Amino acid sequence: MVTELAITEYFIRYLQRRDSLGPNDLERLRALKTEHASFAAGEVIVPAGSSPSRSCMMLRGLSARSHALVGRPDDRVITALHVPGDFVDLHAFIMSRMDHSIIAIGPAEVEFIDHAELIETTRSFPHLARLLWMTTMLDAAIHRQWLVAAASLRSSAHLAHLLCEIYVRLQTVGVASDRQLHLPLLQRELADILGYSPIHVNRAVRDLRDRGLIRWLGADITIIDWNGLALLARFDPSYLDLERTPR
Amino acid sequence: MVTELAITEYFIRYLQRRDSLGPNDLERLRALKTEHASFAAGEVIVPAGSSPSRSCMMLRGLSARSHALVGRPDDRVITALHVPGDFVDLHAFIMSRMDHSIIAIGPAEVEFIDHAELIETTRSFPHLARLLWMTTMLDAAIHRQWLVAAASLRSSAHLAHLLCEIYVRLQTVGVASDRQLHLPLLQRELADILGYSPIHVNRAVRDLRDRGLIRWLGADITIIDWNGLALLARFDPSYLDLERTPR
DNA sequence: GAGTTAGCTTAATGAATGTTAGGTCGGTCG
DNA sequence: CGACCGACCTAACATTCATTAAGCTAACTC
Repeated sequence: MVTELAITEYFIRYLQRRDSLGPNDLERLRALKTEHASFAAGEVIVPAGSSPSRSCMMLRGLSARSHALVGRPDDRVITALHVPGDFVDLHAFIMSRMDHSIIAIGPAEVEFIDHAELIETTRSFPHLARLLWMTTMLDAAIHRQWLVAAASLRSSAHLAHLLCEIYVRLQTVGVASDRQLHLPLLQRELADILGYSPIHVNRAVRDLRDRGLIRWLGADITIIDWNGLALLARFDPSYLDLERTPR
Repeated sequence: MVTELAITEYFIRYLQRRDSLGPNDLERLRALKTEHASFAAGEVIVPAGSSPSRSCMMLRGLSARSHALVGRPDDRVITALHVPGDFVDLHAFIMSRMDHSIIAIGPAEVEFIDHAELIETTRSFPHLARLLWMTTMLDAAIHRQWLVAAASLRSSAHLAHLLCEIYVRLQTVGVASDRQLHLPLLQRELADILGYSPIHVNRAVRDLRDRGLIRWLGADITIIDWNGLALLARFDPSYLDLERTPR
């Protein structure tokens, strides 16, 4: 008999890297009713301005928080990236309206969970409620680190920091290992993340390549010199709170 | 008999701009046991690396989240500002350790609340638990907007955006009005917030002054042309979620 | 196989920002 | 009073980044 892989397995890995889950918690998580959905690259998963009655969790691929710029509808800024296991838009569970969109970066698969289901879970499982809260706090900690990187690092180091973070986050849920990661991010999208022009992103990529830190072929990246990359980026993963402590 | 002003009154204003509070909620908030503390400009309120057993709420003045840079201990980045009514470091309530410090900007007064008290409150008052969660979500939304501003605005517009946001936030809790605000922020601190050199911040301040948008004397700012300032900054306050809706 | 497109790459120029240096002004303290 | 100090201000020069323009390659279309 084949082991049934619960839809929430990545999310459980994400949580178990930071706390231990009791049998009741695990059972509840695995019993969550979810609705699967697939999106092509660039498609909108949750539109800005909406007030969704369900929230989504990443299953495969990447998604991003995209902010349209007022007065410049063709331009946008990407303020977050989400990897498998991330509970992406709990924002909609608490706030009155989405002030940004969730979009697919490359082909992506998500699971939607009704807010009614989440409300019932937070009422009956206070520990899970705290852990859901924690995931949004961790998102905020990552936002702050992006602010630190934007303010203190130059383009190459800034890009290096993003690569270090994404690699660690993918590794945490078992989607990357051996210094290899699959990252279907266009340079144009990197520009929207880092706040540079696409041309300048290209310079940064070339710089990391010329320094012998990474190899980058299509969407496949190999980190040749992790220590060098982390040193350049002054990367310190403590903001990702990868400690198993009771919460 | 003098009306007793509960210590949590600013926090209550903050919440009431976004939801309505029932009598039980209000009573509970006003009964919270708090411990008052005053800090001089620049003093550390909550140090990085600590795991505090209480969290603090701003009462008077300003505080900031300060990130020390690895390898450059003299440099720092400020990733958030907090005004009266803000529940500043719920981060410590959920996360294992502070990855940044809370510092006083100008003289500041805060109220500390024990985590035991908060745990009891979140258990018995689910609506208040959601509202506490909301305050941290709002912080995250502000972080994202700072990322958008950093990526899409030039120095003058970037500074203008910060001023617009701070004015609205101060106004929300009744600490600023009539286009006047008291902001004891040094240009050196503005540089740590915006990610520019102090000299460049000075250029941006001069530019806003030369355009006739603001008057800035010491720590007292007058917004002469709100519409012009908001237009330059492309300021849209919807991310502050100033809507009274049930949550 | 030629045309077309999207993404990547490079070069040249100009604008935005950092750095260094030094000046002014209003406090505080001997 | 005079020396000092911190915050603010300004100028001159260096670096980083944006913009414009254009070439390249692989994938797809006709």
